[in-house]
Amino acid sequence: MSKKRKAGKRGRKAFSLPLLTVDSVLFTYHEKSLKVLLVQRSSEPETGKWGLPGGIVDIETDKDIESTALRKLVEKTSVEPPFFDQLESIGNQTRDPRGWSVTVVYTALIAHQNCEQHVSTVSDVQWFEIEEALKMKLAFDHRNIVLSARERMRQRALYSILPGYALAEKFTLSELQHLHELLIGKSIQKRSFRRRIEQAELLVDTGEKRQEGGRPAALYRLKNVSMTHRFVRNLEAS
Amino acid sequence: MSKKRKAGKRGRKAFSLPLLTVDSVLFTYHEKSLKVLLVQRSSEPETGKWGLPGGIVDIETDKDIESTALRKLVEKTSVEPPFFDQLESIGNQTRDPRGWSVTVVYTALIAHQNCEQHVSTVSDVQWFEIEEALKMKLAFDHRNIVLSARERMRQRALYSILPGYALAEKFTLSELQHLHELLIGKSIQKRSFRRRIEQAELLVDTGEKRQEGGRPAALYRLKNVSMTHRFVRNLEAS
DNA sequence: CTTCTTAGTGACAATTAGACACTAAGAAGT
DNA sequence: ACTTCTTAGTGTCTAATTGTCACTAAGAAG
Repeated sequence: MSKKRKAGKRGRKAFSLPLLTVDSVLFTYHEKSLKVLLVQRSSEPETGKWGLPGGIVDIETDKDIESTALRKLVEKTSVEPPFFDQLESIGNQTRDPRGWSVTVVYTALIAHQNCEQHVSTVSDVQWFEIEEALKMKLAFDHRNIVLSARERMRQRALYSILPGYALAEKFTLSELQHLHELLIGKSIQKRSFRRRIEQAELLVDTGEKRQEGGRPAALYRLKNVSMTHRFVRNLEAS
Repeated sequence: MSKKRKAGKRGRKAFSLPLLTVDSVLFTYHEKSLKVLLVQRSSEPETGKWGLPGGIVDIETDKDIESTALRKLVEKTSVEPPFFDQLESIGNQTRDPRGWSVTVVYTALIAHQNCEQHVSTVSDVQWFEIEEALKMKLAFDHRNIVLSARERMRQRALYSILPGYALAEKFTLSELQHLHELLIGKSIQKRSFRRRIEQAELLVDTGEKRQEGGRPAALYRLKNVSMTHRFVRNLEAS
């Protein structure tokens, strides 16, 4: 093992390089369920299958891999998600039938209403309820990626209020709690949840109310409007 | 934006691809301090500077990117670390003077004694106290990578006992606590620390003792001997 | 003005974490 | 032998956090 090539040590053309792609797992919350954005592939390989929004990194135009991932997402939804951060990278010989490939995966969150206008007008981009998505035969290893992304979001539902980025700008605490319950997979004590929210001091009471059957609920919004992955770590503990 | 190339849509040769590398931040604990393994570069670019152990992914021989990273580590230390998992990926136009490049970064932990034999015999591989390493002018963006890796380890010191993989097979609770204190940056209450350890049930009392000035301390070892990144998540909560 | 529904709070119990003094077990000096 | 020094490990009280659940609040609908 560990033989070095004799030639081309500094000329990169001498190496054969793997295909480099990005993929994003974009979540939203709509109609009491957690949804993930999938795109139907129009080109080889895996044509026709649904997969994650993403594509090949274009080193001519993209400054960095985040830009690539964001660009691909904007192409599909027409808007930039307010929350976006790196999940993991997967690179091996078997995940793409074309051979060696590497994908850098991001998770993103967006309010359903903020991209529904665009998503509903095209047929190859669609929100899927997460359980449905996991039952489908997705392209490449995208099913596993969705599983990882959900697990990451589950952790965040336990220790942060970042899932709030999947809600509309103004939301009620009950909505946020229900979303957290979906992610964690079990119900949360209302009192504990609200205490945690309060201590985090990351929500602002807008003063407005919204009614939905019973007593009107206060509408809150997140203090930090937009969140790129560089800032995520600081808020994780909250 | 988002123009598609007209040709070569399915032939990958039509794309110019970024350089793909891996880097590892290998930590150990030795002589009451946290150390990181650095390698002095022998080739262009950045010749002579110290940087992280890593290198270009070889798609001819490596099955996946983890193998590449492990292979590079083994080349430098002659042993596989018992703890190894992915940290993040960085890809942009500016990090390597040769142009667009992407690196997938791993963090790893190993007992100092398990690789000292090999490391001490070569001059281009060396352990550096982490504060020293951060004062140096490292190659590429490796200083930032070391900072990220330390921050990740800091989180782990707070919520898990994974840092134990940086210790010898058998270690005392005082050693483990001191390591955690180094990572967190402040002292920990002995009683709280030990309670946490006990509840995690991830340590085994070997029955042996070791003396170091005062009362002999019980020697423990980790229940899970080796830990690749696939299994890390399950233990994080402990 | 009663009932239904969802929002939000009060208050006590149970659990966990912090603080710190205390006991334990050895080495080394007198 | 006994005192002192050093580090290991525990007992125990207090403080803080979290869980539980019943209660009050504010509207709609009948």
